[in-house]
Amino acid sequence: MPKVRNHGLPAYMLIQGGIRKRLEAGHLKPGDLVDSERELARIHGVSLMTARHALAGLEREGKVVRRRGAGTFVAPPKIHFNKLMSYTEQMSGRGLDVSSKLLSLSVIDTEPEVAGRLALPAASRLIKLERLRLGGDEPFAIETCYLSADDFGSLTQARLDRVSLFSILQRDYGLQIGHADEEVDATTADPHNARLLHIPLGSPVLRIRQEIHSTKGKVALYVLGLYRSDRHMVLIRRFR
Amino acid sequence: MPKVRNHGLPAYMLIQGGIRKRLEAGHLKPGDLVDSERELARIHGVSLMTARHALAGLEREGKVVRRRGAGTFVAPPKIHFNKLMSYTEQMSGRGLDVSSKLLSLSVIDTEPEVAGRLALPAASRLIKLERLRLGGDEPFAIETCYLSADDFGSLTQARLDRVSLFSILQRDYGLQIGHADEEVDATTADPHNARLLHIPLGSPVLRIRQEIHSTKGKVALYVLGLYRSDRHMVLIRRFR
DNA sequence: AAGTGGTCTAGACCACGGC
DNA sequence: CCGTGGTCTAGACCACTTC
Repeated sequence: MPKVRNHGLPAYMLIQGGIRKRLEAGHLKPGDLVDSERELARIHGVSLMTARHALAGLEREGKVVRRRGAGTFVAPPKIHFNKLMSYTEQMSGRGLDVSSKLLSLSVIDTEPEVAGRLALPAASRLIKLERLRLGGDEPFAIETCYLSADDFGSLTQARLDRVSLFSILQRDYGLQIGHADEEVDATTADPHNARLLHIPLGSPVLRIRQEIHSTKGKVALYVLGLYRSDRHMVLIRRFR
Repeated sequence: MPKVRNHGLPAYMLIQGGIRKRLEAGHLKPGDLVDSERELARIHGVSLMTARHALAGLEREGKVVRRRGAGTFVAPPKIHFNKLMSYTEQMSGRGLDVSSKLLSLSVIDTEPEVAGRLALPAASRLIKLERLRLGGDEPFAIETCYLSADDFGSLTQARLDRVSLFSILQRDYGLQIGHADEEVDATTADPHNARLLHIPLGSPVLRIRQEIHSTKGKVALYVLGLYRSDRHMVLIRRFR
């Protein structure tokens, strides 16, 4: 009796789904003992290897830790390193109330360097979106986003001061963001930026250039950000 | 005939080892077809599940890509993002000839903040190692390393100007480096640093604080680095 | 001693890819 | 069509942890 067609899904995935649901619902907390291979096999009427496969998968995902002789336990809360988050997401994660002020929204075709970053022909029409990021009432950062005008033509300025650009691109354009390659360096505030950021001329500023790739590998978005160094820190985890 | 004790290693690991060796020797190149599960099972006199386990492991490591109906193929060359490398390693990877000048090497017990970074009591004795990093003849960066004087007592200054600190710690102290958590921000050169780095006062400088963890999870090393912004860029890949 | 995860067998059927 | 990987069975022994 190999396949009983629960939802067309393999048995091991159904087992994983059940455990994931209990994790998300909070019925299983970090450190808790999860059903053993043998229990799962008995409960789901499945062979040991299949139950084992299910648990091994959850372990790879980091949801669960397995210790020989002891059992399978709920993993300690996941810490997301090197996670790509929008400015809004990052700041609200730190309990900071962020808002944005639209500085400009235009269509340009005179920045071949940026077009190159987006892997587009030099004279492509680009949407350029300049925003001032505020924490509380204090200006924190200037972010300039570039997108292909052909792909994101009707991007309006509606809601852009409160809603994450990421979510607009995701909901309205079906864009699935995959990863970003970032270049970080240091610079100093020129008169224009110093005035916008309310900092003295020559203050240190973090400059971050982001190429944001869709899950399909295309560069969907190029962002140039200038961040007041007294208010920002970039955190990275690097592996050996 | 379950166990034939080749080297006390499980059969699936022996199979993986054989394939890894052919990969490293270059006998298998990216895109090449790897032995199928059934071939491996026959060759090694092992069951299908075991051969399968071996290939699945290699796939998790990214060495191999499996496509149902088609076969198992050597994966395209791995691109290492967010890889922890010493300054020497980074620069020689870019074809730059680096050297170091020892600025100071001392034992201190008056930096409780740094001791805290190393998860040590505030008054712990620490080795403080200050080095100037040069690219060609030009000063590029100042790196100050802190280590527990108890754990790395006999660290001499021998070879420190040519050999990577990483390799010394690894070879002489058996330290296995696991990962580093880094904080990056921007600052400007004060008179002391400006003179050392041959840059004008107030020039932008990248400041990176690294907590370098051993594979056992201990913080083994704390590094404070100041990098001329006109010569350095931090590259990160972030994932959604 | 009892229970757990780690390895392994000798098969089986299925879904899919390429010819 | 044949060969591939994906799923699965119904057991087995081992090494290990916990009690």
